[in-house]
Amino acid sequence: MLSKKAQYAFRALSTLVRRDLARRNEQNAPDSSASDTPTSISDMVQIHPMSTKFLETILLDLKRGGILGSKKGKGGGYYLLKHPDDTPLAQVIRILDGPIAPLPCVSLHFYERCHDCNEAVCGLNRLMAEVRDANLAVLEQRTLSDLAVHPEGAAAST
Amino acid sequence: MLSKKAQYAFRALSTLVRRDLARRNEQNAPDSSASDTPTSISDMVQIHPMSTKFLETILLDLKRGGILGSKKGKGGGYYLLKHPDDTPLAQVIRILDGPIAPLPCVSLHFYERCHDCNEAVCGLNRLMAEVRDANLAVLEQRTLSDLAVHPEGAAAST
DNA sequence: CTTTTTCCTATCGGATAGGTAGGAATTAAA
DNA sequence: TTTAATTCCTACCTATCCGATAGGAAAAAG
Repeated sequence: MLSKKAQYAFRALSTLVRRDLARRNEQNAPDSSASDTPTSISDMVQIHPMSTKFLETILLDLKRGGILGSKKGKGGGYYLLKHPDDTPLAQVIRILDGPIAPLPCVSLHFYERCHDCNEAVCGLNRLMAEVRDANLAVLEQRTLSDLAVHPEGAAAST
Repeated sequence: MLSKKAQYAFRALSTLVRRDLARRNEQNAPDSSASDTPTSISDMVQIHPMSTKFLETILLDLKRGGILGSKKGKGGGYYLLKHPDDTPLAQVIRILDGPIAPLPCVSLHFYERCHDCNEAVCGLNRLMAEVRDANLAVLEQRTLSDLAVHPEGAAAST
């Protein structure tokens, strides 16, 4: 299960993505890099109500993780460093929740040898690697852009 | 990530499965129902070293969950209630770890409405349902029998 | 030089994970 | 009929983590 941190992260990111895509559209600059118009925490909290202080730590994590940039002081805030198409959901989850794999011994980014188990002949190992791959097939393919897509032209939420 | 409980459960189950399949083979009764030769906790712990008391609670859970039967007293122990082919891994995980879905609001067996989110238009919802389906494609398809399959005829472990 | 923001460190309460203790109930066999 | 082996039950314990909060330092704009 995703932690609250990851859930809140996705909510805040969806705001940034919508603004980012709208800006690219207005400026007729679909391929431009980072936005110069940061969004403040208080703005984000107004759109998706949550604890301001808690979101603060989450955005810091996303910044350290290389997804967001920031600008301090009046008029400051956070912005996406890359085009929303270029950040897979897996990256967000790894930053906030750690491994995606169901066992440390099949994790690509957080591998740890498993105790009391010969990986070469371990049945569970092989099965959980299948689960990991099934997850990654979605989470590496889907990106932040998909967060902002709403089916059948419905009104935006979350 | 799987809890220790689920990991230990799979180790213990792999012992039961191997014995069950061997028995069916010897008795030439591939389709017979539950085994009449239970395996004790102490036997299981000897094969896969772990805390006896902890395994006890795990096996109780698996029994209450409808996967194992038990026989008390001398010569007692636990046995599979069904053919190993007929218990998907998903069932084991749900008993010990709860939901497989990454969000309560996309869980099939542990659904909970999500707070502050209109599910009909929530982008995250839809994406996490995809992740859930990818997981279930493996975990409902693969069964306890797969735990006992070792690649390329290698010696058994875990 | 005041206001608005990000940034940093530290803390906190409650829940959960992982594991232990002690004994009651049941059964088989000596 | 006693003894040994087993499951079953309830309660407890401890450390870690989750979710959240507190209080300010640093930076930038006007």
